[in-house]
Amino acid sequence: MRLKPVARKSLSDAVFEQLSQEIVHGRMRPGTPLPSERALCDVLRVNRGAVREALKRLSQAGLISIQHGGGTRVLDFKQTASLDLLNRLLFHHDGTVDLRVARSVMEMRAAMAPDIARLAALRRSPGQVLQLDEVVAAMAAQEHDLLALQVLALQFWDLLTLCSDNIAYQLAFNGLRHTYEGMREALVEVMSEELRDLAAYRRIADAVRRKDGEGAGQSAQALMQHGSRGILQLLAALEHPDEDRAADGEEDDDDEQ
Amino acid sequence: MRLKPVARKSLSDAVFEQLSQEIVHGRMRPGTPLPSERALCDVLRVNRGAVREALKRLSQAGLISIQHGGGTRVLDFKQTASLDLLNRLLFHHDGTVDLRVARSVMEMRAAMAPDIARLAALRRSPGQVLQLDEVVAAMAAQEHDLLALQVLALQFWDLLTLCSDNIAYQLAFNGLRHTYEGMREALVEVMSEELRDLAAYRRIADAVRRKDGEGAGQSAQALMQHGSRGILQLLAALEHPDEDRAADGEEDDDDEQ
DNA sequence: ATGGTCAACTGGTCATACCAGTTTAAATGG
DNA sequence: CCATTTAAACTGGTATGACCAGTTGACCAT
Repeated sequence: MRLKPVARKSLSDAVFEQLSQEIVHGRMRPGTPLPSERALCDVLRVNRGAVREALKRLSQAGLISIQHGGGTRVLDFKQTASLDLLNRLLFHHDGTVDLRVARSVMEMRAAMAPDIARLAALRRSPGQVLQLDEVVAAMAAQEHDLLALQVLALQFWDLLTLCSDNIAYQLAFNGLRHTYEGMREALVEVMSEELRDLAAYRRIADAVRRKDGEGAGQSAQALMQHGSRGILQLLAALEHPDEDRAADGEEDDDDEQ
Repeated sequence: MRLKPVARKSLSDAVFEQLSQEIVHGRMRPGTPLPSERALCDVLRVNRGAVREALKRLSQAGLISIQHGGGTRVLDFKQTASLDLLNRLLFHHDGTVDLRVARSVMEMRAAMAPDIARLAALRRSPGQVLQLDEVVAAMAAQEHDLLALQVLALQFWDLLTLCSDNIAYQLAFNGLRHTYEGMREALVEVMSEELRDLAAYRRIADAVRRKDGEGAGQSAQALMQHGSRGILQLLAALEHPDEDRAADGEEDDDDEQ
């Protein structure tokens, strides 16, 4: 019997949640004016402070634009939002994972990881090498527990990103990690091959030890390919449920904008 | 006579600004408890609503942790914040650009751009190819106006990111663009070589047209190297103001944080 | 056509309650 | 004396009603 901490959300959180869902995969196109704060209070049955807190957060997230005296309008989040939004985009209304978003995350991860490893090798401190070794050793010890491996792998990359001494990577990694953790359990299967490739993690750690940027980058790239391949197969399976179809004609339904 | 829209910030914006600056490069270490909301009202001389709006935003940005009944404490933003924060990290108190942050942005850009170009080549629609051509043509027309080129280059990458059909890249690009625009004028010199390399932009566009992912990626990588080299030179120049010094020993003045 | 005025919006600020959790320390029982 | 219970005294969360401050558009005078 596993119990989880009960989710406790404030009113403004609920309002934020509702409005952001409505905007992100709702019928509110960019430019659409939101109801006035007082009207929202009326509809949502909450006080104006809660509405204002939520609106301020939506504004910060790049989902709406607020103008004193003017009004509040929906923005095109694909042009104004930032990585934080991935969490909300990852799931459909019904709770299923949006595999296009998942693929996006895996692709970005695959592009960043080699450079992170490369920089880490060039800039790591002696102490950080030891920490990396510890994580790799822990992974070797838990070789058969996939969920434990997942946590350790995240720790490994967290550490490596720290070594890279690149604040942009660190912040981007935080965002990706949040998203990844949202679909962690769902991806255990897809990632299993990557997680089990302990030798690859060790190769990266070794390359970092000898300050071999190129080697670290190449090892990281090779490691990433496992997960990427998994996601691609999963996508292909869902898009072409019938295995035999080999149609490769591209659709031209993309002149909508 | 060039006039800009007057900056108009609300109280909660001001509070958010002040607190985030204090946290990001202030003396508030992670774990430090913030004053209570009522105490903040007293110190900042504003009403509680404004304080709460600011605190909610800080919480969303990953800078603080709010607990009902408990208190509000400072988080380690390097582990919890996301790319949005780059804007605030980019400038020191005195308004000068933090070149370490700038270098981070350039590095991340250099890692992402080739993959964006590669994916764009694989997934672009016919219409998008034409749009890319238009931007390149516009760049050719404004060949000698660096600021115009900068705007067009951003447009080029915006378009390319759209072609890549990768929502994570799009969102990350939004964040990076905000940061980049913050230091755009300061970087005109550093980027001039890259901006003038019209042939490279054209190579990318051509590769995208013939769906040559590898070619697009390689061209993008080559293009990025201009800007990266510029930033590295600038960093080296600032760290070793005396040109003749060939000392390559690394300073250890970085344990300040 | 231009600029001014006014009324009816919009969001922004304020003060004052009170509700709801958490923490602290005093009161209580052993 | 110590462990437990209890009750303030915090903390953040919600509610209300008023008023300030910009924006818009209709109307009017010039």
